[in-house]
Amino acid sequence: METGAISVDDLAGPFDLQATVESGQSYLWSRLDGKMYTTDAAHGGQAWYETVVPPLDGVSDEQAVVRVRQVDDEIEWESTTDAVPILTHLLRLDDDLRAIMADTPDEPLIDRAFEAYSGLRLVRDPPFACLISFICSAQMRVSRIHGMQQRLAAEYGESVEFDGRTYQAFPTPDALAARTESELRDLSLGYRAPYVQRTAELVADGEADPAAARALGYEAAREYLTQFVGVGQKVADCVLLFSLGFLEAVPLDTWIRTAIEDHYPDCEQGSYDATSRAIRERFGGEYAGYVQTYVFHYLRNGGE
DNA sequence: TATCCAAGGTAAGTT
DNA sequence: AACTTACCTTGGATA
Repeated sequence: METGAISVDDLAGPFDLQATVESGQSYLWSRLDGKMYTTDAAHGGQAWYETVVPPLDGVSDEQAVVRVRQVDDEIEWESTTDAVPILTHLLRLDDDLRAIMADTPDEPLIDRAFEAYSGLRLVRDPPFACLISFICSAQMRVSRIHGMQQRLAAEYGESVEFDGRTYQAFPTPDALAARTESELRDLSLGYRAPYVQRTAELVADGEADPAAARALGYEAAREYLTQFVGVGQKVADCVLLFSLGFLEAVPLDTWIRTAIEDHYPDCEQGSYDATSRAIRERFGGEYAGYVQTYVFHYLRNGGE
């Protein structure tokens, strides 16, 4: 086992591990005390989180198990390998969050959200797992989306040994493509089961690859992702923002639509496309997705 | 204890 | 192209 620590002082701007990992962007981490999403008590606390990471383009050649916690300004980690480049990638520790916040429109709702969850960063989830997670997210509560991903890994993920325990990686496209709708329904995926199976099949057969959207412009990339089954514009935006690094993407979910209704009524333009353009502009353009994530997390936790 | 409701939407069928 | 409707499941609210 390798261990180490990253100091928040060495980052450009603040960092809050719990806010980042439990803000409904990524469903691929689990908290060792099992209290994911159940309490805000560990805010600023010291819970350990862990995940199995597939090889990442330009970052790591092999699968790794990573465990991490934050104690004040120290980000402590334990892993099968050097976790610094992996954590930097997954948790966007390379973002200049100070500059991003400074670039953000000066408005009451946005200011309150940034203040409440200072240190919340976007994530870079592995593309396939992110795609499947957000297909599962339709009409579903955050804690249950997480449970679905846990069950998929437990049932169909490859086993990895680390620190005397057995972990399960997120299933490969092949592994999910080989399942039947009925098997996936047994994991309580509901009507999402065939979407997951058919999307996995598209990826496994090489007909399409979510990571390929990186090469396209924002709106073309969003259109590209909607070819996957169960992926409309909202889920496509989530994959662009939480995996593929399109920081201007603003997923129009129920919370953001409420925010538009209550705080930015002139941005409601009827269609997803037009409303998306309006709110992206209102949220500052280039980093609009950062603003979206703060506002989403803030409203979901009871802010107004 | 029983019933109802809504949850980070999408696909398929109508107008 | 815009508008309706069906869709699995279940924790939490309401009666």
